[in-house]
Amino acid sequence: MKNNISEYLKSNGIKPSLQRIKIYEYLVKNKNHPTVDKVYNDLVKDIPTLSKTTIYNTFKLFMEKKIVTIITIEENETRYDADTNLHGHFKCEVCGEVYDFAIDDILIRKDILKEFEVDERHLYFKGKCKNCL
Amino acid sequence: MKNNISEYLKSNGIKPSLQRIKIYEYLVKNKNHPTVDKVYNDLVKDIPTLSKTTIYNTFKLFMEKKIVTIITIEENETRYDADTNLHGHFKCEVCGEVYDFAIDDILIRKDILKEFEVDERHLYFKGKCKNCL
DNA sequence: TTTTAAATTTGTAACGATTACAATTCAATA
DNA sequence: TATTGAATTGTAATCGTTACAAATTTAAAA
Ligand SMILES: [Mn+2]
Ligand SMILES: [Mn+2]
Ligand SMILES: [Zn+2]
Ligand SMILES: [Zn+2]
Repeated sequence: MKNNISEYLKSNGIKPSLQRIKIYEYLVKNKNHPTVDKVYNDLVKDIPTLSKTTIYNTFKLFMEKKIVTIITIEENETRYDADTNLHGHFKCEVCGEVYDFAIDDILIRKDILKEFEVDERHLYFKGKCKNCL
Repeated sequence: MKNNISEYLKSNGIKPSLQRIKIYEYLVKNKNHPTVDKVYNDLVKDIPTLSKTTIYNTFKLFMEKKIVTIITIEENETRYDADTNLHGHFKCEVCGEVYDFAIDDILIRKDILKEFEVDERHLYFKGKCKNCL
């Protein structure tokens, strides 16, 4: 697993330091779209010298290399996702969980695509999850 | 126009003070999804005593009454929109403009709707606009 | 191996948007 | 006019993020 991640980072032009491996590994294993704070508080148990700045730096690098995507649903809470395929996010306004959901298609008028060159597509819903209903 | 707005606010349970009328009017006239800062800097010319806190308070109230929606594309820039109908936003990463676009439909698997009670739907794209290509 | 340079990590301070809060002003009513 | 509550305002506090320089690690050169 760790070797896989190391190779994966290398193949994306990222030098696989211990911190980078652990951070990416964390994101792959924890599919609940954690914040920087969550990642830090969990990983600092493993790496006591870890700095929050390193996590910010690392996510910035991962974003540039396009191996993670950023999720901005609430203005004060930035989350990260190792799944870079197009999919939707559902945030429960009761428990705060952010779930994935599959998108079959987004139907927009074709003339719009002539006006814009689309690089990223983001979609999120808000409401109540099954547990909280 | 101003009378229309006053009536509209009243019909949504909002007492139409001068500040509230001007802020809502600004949002209706300026469909470029302004930030609090933009609204403040433009309106303070009309209302020299205006406070930025008032704009925050007012947008919070408008959100509660559901006559404006919040747009969170970038984590550090919150924008507001008087158009509460479902539509997409396109942010140009070159010029920073945020454009509207029409959505015909979002195709998702029906079983997802059994898991979640959806209150809000948000969709935004990023890329380059025609002017910047 | 030692030396040197570059890359990475770290800690602290600064920043900026938003919020909390108390004081002031305004508007409605008696 | 006096009273009361709502709305507005200014200031301070908060908190996530960024800037920056020092320390550490890694890799290459001598
Ligand atoms: Mn996801
Ligand atoms: Mn819009
Ligand atoms: Zn829930
Ligand atoms: Zn543009």
